[in-house]
Amino acid sequence: MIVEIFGKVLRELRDENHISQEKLAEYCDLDRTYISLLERGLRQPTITTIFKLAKALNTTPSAFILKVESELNGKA
Amino acid sequence: MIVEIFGKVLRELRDENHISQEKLAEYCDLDRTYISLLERGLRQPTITTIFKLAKALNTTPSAFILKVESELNGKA
DNA sequence: AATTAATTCAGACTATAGTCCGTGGTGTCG
DNA sequence: CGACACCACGGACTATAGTCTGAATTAATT
Repeated sequence: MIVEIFGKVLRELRDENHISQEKLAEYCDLDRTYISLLERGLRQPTITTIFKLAKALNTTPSAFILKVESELNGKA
Repeated sequence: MIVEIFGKVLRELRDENHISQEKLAEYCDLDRTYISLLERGLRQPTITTIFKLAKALNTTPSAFILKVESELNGKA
C-alpha cells in the first residue's frame, strides 16, 4: 500500500516540476528504469533515495513523506 | 551521513519511549539485531520500515524524517 | 504516416536491506 | 557471586533495492 501511494505522489511531484523520468533520474543519480519502477509501486525507496528525490523535486523529504501519509489516511 | 543521523534520531526516540531494542523490534515486526544495525548507522531503512518505526514510537513518519532533516542542516 | 520523446517491460545482474542463529560484554540487583 | 536485562557484534543467509542494456509501446508532433 505505502509503496503504491509513494509512487503516485512521486509522479505527481514530477509532473508539477515538468521533467521526464530520465531527467529526474539524472538529477538524482539514479537509473531511469528505477524511477519507472518506483512510480508504478514496484520498488520501495530507502531513506537516502527519498532524500535525493525530494531535493531534485524541489521539496523536502518530510514534506514528501507527509503527502504520502496524508493520502494513506484518506486526507488527500 | 543520512544513515548515521537517522540512527541517532531513532535511538533518541526509542529512549524517549523507554523501550528496549528488542521490544521495539517486536512492535515493528523487525529483527532485534536489525534495530541495532539501524541505530549504529550500518543499515538504511526503506520507506515501509520508516513507517513501522514511526508508528511504534508514537510519532509520524514525516515528523520522524523532519528530525533527521533538521539535524542534517545543523538545526538540531 | 513517419519521426521523435517518454515510458514500459524483460532479463540478468550487483549491492544491500532485513533475518536468524549465537556469543560476549556491561551494568544492575538480590 | 550469580542471575538477569540490554546491547554490540559476527557470520551466514534470503529477499529485495538499485543498475544496466535493449527492445516494445504509447503519445505527441509535424
